[in-house]
Amino acid sequence: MTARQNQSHQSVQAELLRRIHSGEWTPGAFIPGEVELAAEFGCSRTTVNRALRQLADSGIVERKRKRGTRVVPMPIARATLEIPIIRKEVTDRGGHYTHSVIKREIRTAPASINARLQLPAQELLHLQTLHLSDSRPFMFEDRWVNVSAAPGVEDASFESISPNEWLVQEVPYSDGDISFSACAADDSVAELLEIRAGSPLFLVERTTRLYQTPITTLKMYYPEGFRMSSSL
Amino acid sequence: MTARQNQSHQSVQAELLRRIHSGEWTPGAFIPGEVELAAEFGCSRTTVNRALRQLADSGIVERKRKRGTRVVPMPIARATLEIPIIRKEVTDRGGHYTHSVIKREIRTAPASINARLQLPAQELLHLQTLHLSDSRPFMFEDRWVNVSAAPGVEDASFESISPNEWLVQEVPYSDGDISFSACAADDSVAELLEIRAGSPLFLVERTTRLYQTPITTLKMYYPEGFRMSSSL
DNA sequence: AAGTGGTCTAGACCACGTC
DNA sequence: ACGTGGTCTAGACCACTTT
Repeated sequence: MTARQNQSHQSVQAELLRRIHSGEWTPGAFIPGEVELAAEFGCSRTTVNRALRQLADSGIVERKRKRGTRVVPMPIARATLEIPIIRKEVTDRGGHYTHSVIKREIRTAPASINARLQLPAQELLHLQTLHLSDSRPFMFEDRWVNVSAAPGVEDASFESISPNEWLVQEVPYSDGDISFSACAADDSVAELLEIRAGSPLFLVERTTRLYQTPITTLKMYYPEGFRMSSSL
Repeated sequence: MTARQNQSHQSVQAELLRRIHSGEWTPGAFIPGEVELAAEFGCSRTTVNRALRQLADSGIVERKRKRGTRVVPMPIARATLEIPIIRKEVTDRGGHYTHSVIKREIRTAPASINARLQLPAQELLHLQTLHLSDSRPFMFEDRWVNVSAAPGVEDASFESISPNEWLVQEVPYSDGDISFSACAADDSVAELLEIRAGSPLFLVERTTRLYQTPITTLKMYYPEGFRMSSSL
């Protein structure tokens, strides 16, 4: 019994992690209950609970009532990607940010877009924007906006502020989905990004909603060389 | 004063979120202190604290002692990617998983690899593995392993179990980094993946460590069509 | 039926950062 | 100096799940 006093949840969590990484507690093994650990560490159960809850949130351990807590056998790596607004992405890399609206029209969207937004066929605002870093193409954005969910979007000029930032400021979103993939540049995108047709592109597709109401869906095309990084 | 009793931290968080999304609390605005909110919701400060702490963890609000809590003005979207082991990635998509070790050698690594691992020049285990779904190429993996940090790796056959799974089971890691980008297939990778040279590839680069000790670094090449998805 | 995690409370003290 | 968030405690009750 190594009873110390006033353990912080962080020090408890660090010790629990140490035991897992050292192999003292192997993947799949059950670890002592909260009461027992609280006694060992000389802290309250609340503190142990918080430490374990955070480990569970990180996917390190699994918890079930009555069964107890065990080290996850085959941990799934999780990476939290931070996706800032484009302007910040550019300035963080030391570039001077500008943008240019290539196309702006209201029209009935193709079926694929309505499917992505889970909307019946209707008029949507179609926006194409080229984002530049030091006057060189950085990313091309192809966006569709549900006008009825973004009041005022028809009157915005998007000259001093990009559609991206306008929406973030004016229309909050509660949830959405995002996917990452690679594709080849078609002729029109290649011309805008000043690369050869067929060049590899990093493609980010994103759809956002506010409590079931679709707001916008877009594809962002980054030329080869762009990297999205994170820690594990 | 809408004093109800026994509010759960989840219901409190939901109400806080509603006020933010409804525009009642606008981006950049400061929200009431914990004590005040606890009184309004008729719950303890601990409960309000937990709700606010989770919102802060999600990047929705910013908190600072003495200044208070405010809605983040320009929220940074965060996507948590779950990166399972390759076998699971294949079986989850309904494929039958197999793998084949293409190359296995111990040699002094090129400088770029030593830099990624932050190691002085030394002998490393170089492994190239092709992962297949229903006998068709799914992903090509090019990996370097720090032998001294992975005891037993020299004797592993990697026939029934891939290097990926062997390391996950035998060598725990505490942290690492990961990046995603797009690149063009060179001749050798194109041949292995049975695609044309120059085709776009989705590239994942990953390095893992155990408390400062580099374990392994690898590049994973996915052919066009592969998507990595997540929710916001 | 019983054991384990999940959560809430009321109170307390502390640490940071602004005033 | 003081107000705000950050955290810990001891105790309590509850909910889920297995025995």
